[in-house]
Amino acid sequence: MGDPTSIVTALDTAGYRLTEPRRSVAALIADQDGHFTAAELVRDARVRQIGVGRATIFRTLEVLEDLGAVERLDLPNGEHAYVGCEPAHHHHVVCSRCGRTDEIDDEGLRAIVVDVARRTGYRVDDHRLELFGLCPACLAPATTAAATA
Amino acid sequence: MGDPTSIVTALDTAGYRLTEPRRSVAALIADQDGHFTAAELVRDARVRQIGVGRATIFRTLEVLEDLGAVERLDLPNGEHAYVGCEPAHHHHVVCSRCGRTDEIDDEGLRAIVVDVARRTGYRVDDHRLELFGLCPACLAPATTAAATA
DNA sequence: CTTTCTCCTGAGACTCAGTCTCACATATGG
DNA sequence: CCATATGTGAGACTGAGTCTCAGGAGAAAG
Repeated sequence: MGDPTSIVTALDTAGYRLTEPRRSVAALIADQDGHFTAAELVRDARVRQIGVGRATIFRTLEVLEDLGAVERLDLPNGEHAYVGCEPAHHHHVVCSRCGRTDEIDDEGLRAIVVDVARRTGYRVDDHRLELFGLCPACLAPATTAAATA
Repeated sequence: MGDPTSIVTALDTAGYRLTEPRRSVAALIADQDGHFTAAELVRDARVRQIGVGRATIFRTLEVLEDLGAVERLDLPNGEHAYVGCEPAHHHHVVCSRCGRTDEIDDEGLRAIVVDVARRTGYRVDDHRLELFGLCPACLAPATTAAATA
């Protein structure tokens, strides 16, 4: 059970109204492990009998993405997922098995961006970096199994 | 008007049948400037009176993506676009205005991936890097306008 | 506490991408 | 030329995400 406070605070300081449905969505997000999709929040809300409309969930996610309280990932299979995150850091490693995500800083990447801009002549305004693989927890049994096999 | 040969050849050497609809899709792709969506190919096909079904366009794109003859991008707005590209290179700079894309090599990125793997304990299997901005051509008038203003 | 005004919400229709099915067509090897 | 696996088209279907609009509820002021 995570803590929805930071999300609620983010909404508050940005001047958004702290409504009941928004608090509910914040709570739903705080309870997610790893990444989650809008559809998963909708399902969770229904299961837990939390009365919050589908449209509201989409709208709230949109607002939270603008605020940087949540980031949208494009999974390799084309799904759009979200991760709760600190504003500022903007890249993630994603576990393909359990969905866990960790933030990574972009030191080093900045240099690449500058270098690409110089070589191609583009002005680079934005970038996206996503790494996919297996997290340490999912990796452990895999290695064991491989060793056994 | 681009050259669909490389796409057709890719299909052939991979053992796929060279059917009329597939040649048509290859031609449609070769004629695209910058990135394009499945929907755009469908529209172009209709405009140019090329009889190729919607399902076939999606299926062919899927095959071509597997072959690496085309790569799928996730644009910032959530759209799925494609770019024709050489197999092997796997990252792009995308112009937000005209859709032009250029390939970039990932030297430097490899080091980042290794570094992240070491620090987080993940085994990183796959990664995606996309840069967005303005290409030199779109940049020129913008700078001029800015200077004038 | 009440008012008031604006912002937010929910239901459900709607749009659009992408997938699936299945009868029919056709490229290819022999 | 034939046989057959592979590919195709039409259109139904699914599911994500958006939009509309009447009604509801925060927040600030009185």
